[in-house]
Amino acid sequence: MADKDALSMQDDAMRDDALAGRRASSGTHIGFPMGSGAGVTLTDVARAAGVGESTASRVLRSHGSFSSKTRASVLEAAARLGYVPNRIAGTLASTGSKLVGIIVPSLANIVFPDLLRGANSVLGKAGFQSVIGVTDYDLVGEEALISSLLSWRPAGLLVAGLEHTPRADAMLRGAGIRIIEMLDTDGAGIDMVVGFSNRDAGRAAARHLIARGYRRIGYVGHDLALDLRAAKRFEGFRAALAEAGLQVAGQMIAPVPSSIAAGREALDRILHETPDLDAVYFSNDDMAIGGYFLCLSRGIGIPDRLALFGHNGLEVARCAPQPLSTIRTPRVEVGEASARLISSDGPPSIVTLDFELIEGATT
Amino acid sequence: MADKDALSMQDDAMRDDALAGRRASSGTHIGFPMGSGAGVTLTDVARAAGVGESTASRVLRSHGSFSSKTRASVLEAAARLGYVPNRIAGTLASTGSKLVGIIVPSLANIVFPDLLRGANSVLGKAGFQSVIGVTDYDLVGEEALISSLLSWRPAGLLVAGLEHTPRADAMLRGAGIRIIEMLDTDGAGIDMVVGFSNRDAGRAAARHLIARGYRRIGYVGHDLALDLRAAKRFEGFRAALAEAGLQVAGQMIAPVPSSIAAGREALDRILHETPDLDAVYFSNDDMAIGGYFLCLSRGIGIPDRLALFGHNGLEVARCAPQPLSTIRTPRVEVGEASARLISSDGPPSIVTLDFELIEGATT
DNA sequence: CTGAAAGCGCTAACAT
DNA sequence: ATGTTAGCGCTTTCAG
Repeated sequence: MADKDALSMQDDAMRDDALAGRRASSGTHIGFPMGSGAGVTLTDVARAAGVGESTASRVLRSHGSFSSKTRASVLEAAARLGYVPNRIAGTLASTGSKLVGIIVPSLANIVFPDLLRGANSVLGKAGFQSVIGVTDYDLVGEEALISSLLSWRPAGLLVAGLEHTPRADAMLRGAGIRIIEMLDTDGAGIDMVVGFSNRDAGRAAARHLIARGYRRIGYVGHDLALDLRAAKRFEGFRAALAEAGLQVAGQMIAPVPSSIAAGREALDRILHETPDLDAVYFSNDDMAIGGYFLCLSRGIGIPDRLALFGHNGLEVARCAPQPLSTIRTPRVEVGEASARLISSDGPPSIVTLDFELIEGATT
Repeated sequence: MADKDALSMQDDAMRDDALAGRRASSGTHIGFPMGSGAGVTLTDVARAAGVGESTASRVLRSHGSFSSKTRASVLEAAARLGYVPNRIAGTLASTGSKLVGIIVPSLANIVFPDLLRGANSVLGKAGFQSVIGVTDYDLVGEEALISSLLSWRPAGLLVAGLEHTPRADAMLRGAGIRIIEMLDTDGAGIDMVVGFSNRDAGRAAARHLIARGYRRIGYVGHDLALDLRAAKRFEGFRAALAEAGLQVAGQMIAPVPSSIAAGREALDRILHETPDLDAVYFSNDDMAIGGYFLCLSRGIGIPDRLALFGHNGLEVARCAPQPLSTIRTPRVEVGEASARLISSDGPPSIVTLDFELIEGATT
């Protein structure tokens, strides 16, 4: 690979002017074309600056003491040679790495990019790099990812959800680093837990619908075997209905990941099966927006003929002509708070961030 | 850090049963609690299996030759000790790493998670880990990220866009690794380029509107100084209008990132300033959906009174009661194709993936 | 304030 | 088929 790259890079170098001042090379590294700063090592910089390696290292990390004179010459040499530190070597030599692993089930649902966004912004400011892994909602895949990420010796690991395979659980416990489980507080955590109770969110949704006077309430969801948090919401939802002497008047579960199209189709089907529903609780806003679009298309009056309730508080739900009644979840905040915990000491703990019920125009 | 972690992990170990079989420790590594597999090294495994380090290494990577007998004992020892390979050390010792850097401007717009998703799925299958960086549409931030990612000695770098600061450009050229610039083919690339022409997409949108008979065409966009690709679309759009002897009949540019709310508000304002528009081209689907929602709220007839055209082909746009006329961009495919190029040899080249104009119900 | 030297854990020749 | 031996590039004592 290196040689091939060198080849293609040489082409690039030909049409390049910006490199003029950086042609120096250590000469001890084959496989890199002239003009590449990638082969320059700390030793090269130290030599060029006429100082020892350790001094150069101290200067470059502004750690320890050195004269401003040496400082200048080291910095100059580094700049002139186009030195790029090798954090792989640095990490191996020192104790801890500046890598943080983040594992999410999916990137197709904006919820997880939001989570990543929050985490990454805080991590970046603290000098960490995020290494991501996507499980596709597969716990076995998660196990493989955990082991793979752990092999990079990250400073910590952020994982969505509390459920893991036994082996994954053991690896996380034995890793010797901070583990943050996110977005769910309904269950036991391994180390730190940051999120909210999905069960409570489902409960809140049910209570809201009941308070509004709805009694023939249906549920439209997506694959619950995969999305465990959606399953917990549904569970809380049914529990609250039961407390009010009610039960789900009909349900339709699309055996696919959540999507607008799936929500639209599932609502269509449940309305065929159970035409007299007066309200529907959706597994999330994507599904709910699909339902909303169906109602718009069919001229089904909202909320008089049918009420809709979602989950997440996505922008599209809040900006719709009739803002969707839903629950805003603190996704970005969970990411941020989780990232902050990476560098914390202290015992395992649970951080609960509140969700907020949004009374839209669809209930 | 390590000590604090060790401390908190000890708490965990206490409430842990799954680790029972993995309590062995090398004993040579302080800072890790008993029961942690994180301190076990290849040396430990080799010793426990009664073989040399290199033999253990060969077995664990199934590379080279060894008897099935040694294989078994090494694997057994590794499993028993809870060995987790240290890829940091492995990377330093071998030539190339299995990390790939991916730099995107944002995670707030689903376009980039889509890109990441495509790239990550291909990279994962090839044994690579994605290290991500988010620039927040800031070229200087991108420069910092590039240098930071390069310090992890990635096998390659995927970057969104062709525009970089001079220093960033120089670093990319000198990196000696495969550089893939994504989502834009309107300009010169550094190494590999994978994407489509945003200028052509803008052109196609204009031609479509003209062919449909619209003549008073406005533009509603978001911060173009930041979103260079949206700017190129607008440029192509105006060029095509000009070729037809037309020009933009009004424009409204929200000085913020694109969003549904921004699109809604911007359309509202442009309709005040220029009430006689018969069509509007939006900088992307998020903005366009905002416009669509405004029309729905206001009872503005679509497409008779006003036609709407977006860009990206998001699900929400395609599933709306009136599917939005837009251009579907191959975001996931760009990510996939880009990831495949990481391991390719061959000279710098450009891969163009086609976009597709979707004739919805809003034009 | 600075330099020399000893590794970090692993891979990759090179022997055997 | 397996063991021995150098490093990879950097950080970190430990002397001076």
